[in-house]
Amino acid sequence: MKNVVVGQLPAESRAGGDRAMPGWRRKQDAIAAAALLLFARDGYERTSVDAIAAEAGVSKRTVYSHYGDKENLFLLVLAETYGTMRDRVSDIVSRTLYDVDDVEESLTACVREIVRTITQAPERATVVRLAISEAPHFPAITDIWRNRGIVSLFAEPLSRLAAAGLLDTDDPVLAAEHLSALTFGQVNNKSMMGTVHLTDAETDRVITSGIRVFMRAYAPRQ
Amino acid sequence: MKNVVVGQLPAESRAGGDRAMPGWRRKQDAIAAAALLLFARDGYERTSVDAIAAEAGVSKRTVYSHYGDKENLFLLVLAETYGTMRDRVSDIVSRTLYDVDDVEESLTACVREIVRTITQAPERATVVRLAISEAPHFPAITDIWRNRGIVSLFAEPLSRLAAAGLLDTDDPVLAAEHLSALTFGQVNNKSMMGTVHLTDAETDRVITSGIRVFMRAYAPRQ
DNA sequence: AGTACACTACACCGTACAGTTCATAAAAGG
DNA sequence: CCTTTTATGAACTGTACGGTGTAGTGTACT
Repeated sequence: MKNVVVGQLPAESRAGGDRAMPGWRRKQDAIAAAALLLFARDGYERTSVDAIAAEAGVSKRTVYSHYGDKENLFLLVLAETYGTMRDRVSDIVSRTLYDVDDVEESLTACVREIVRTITQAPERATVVRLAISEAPHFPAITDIWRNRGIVSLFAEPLSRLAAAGLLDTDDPVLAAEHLSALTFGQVNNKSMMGTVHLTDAETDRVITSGIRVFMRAYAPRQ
Repeated sequence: MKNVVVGQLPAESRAGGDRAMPGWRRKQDAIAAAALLLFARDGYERTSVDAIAAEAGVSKRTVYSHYGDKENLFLLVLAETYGTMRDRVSDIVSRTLYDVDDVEESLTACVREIVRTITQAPERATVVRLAISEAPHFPAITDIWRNRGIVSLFAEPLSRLAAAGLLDTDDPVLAAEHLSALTFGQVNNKSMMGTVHLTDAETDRVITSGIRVFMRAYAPRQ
């Protein structure tokens, strides 16, 4: 057990021929995609490197020369996927909460879009479950989680709303946690982290009721 | 993969000599305890039956003659542990929310005691994470979860509080979910399902702030 | 004493899997 | 066109594990 994530692929090993989309890069991506798919579906232990290689249409040796070993591949894929998820959420948040008229409406739209985006990429969604499952065995996962939490993305917009007098809070981080608990937390809880399917109606009901509670607690008292 | 949980141990196979604590029962319990410990610590795949047998001070053959196979043992241990957790929570809820004077105070005490009880038995706590991790591979887990959810234990007391005019809700189940999300959900989220340790102070802060939000949303409007 | 039964110790089977070896194909560079 | 470097695939190695079979031991009941 090393828990060291290699910076990138094995140095600048390609000799030449990288125009548009170099071959080695395509293979690398195929391996990462296959790994994500299988890890998300079967978990770490149940996924064999042979299976990943087969799914990627690549020989096992290629997997090893690109990623070193299974653990490293796993951590890289996890970090990469988590990063893109976080980026997407960040986009949505800054887009839907940039200038706000009706707070409740905007928050609902924001959360809805995030949930929709995540559930539309099932492998991505299950990465969260995967991270939780394997965190005790890969301390590196805990670090990713703690330093780059998704919840914190809400703190800044909420703080702006509070400054504008549209919300009543002096602790935007805490408010962000509560908002998240009442929406994403509920969705995750009901779906067992994406294990059981939720209908759109159920999801909507959870979100709207959660935000209603949030607003009742955080709307400015007049 | 069978996903069939055998009712109990292999029939009434003991011939006699069961006063106080029959020998076969002790072994059975020792195996279950060892299995709980190791499954909780290492997960399903990483735990070998040999290791369980060694930890229980029992031969591997005994494990198999008592529990059939690894999967069955796992599901039995999981169900049993979840059941006792649920029972304890049920006790606490009915004790602390039986006759209530100050709602916020009583809820805080209730949630605090539940969290303390759970975190004091670490193997028990991690069973929740374990269940989530393995649910996709063992559909039986999902059934346990859905039919005997812990959150629902709060619905009845909250409904009584509403009837007494101490809470403002016409959907006690939903209120229970929100209460749970704002307290247990937050604790689980912050601790990554028990992976990282939370200090008592942090836990208390999460609980009290969560309940404050709950009360702001559900206190009767005067 | 004899019977019944749970338990142990241990060898065994088949399989699965992480990681490596080695020979080959492809390409870079001259 | 030939050399050198690098990527690739098939076959291999060592090991770990789930599960079974068996022969024998301890113990309690009859």
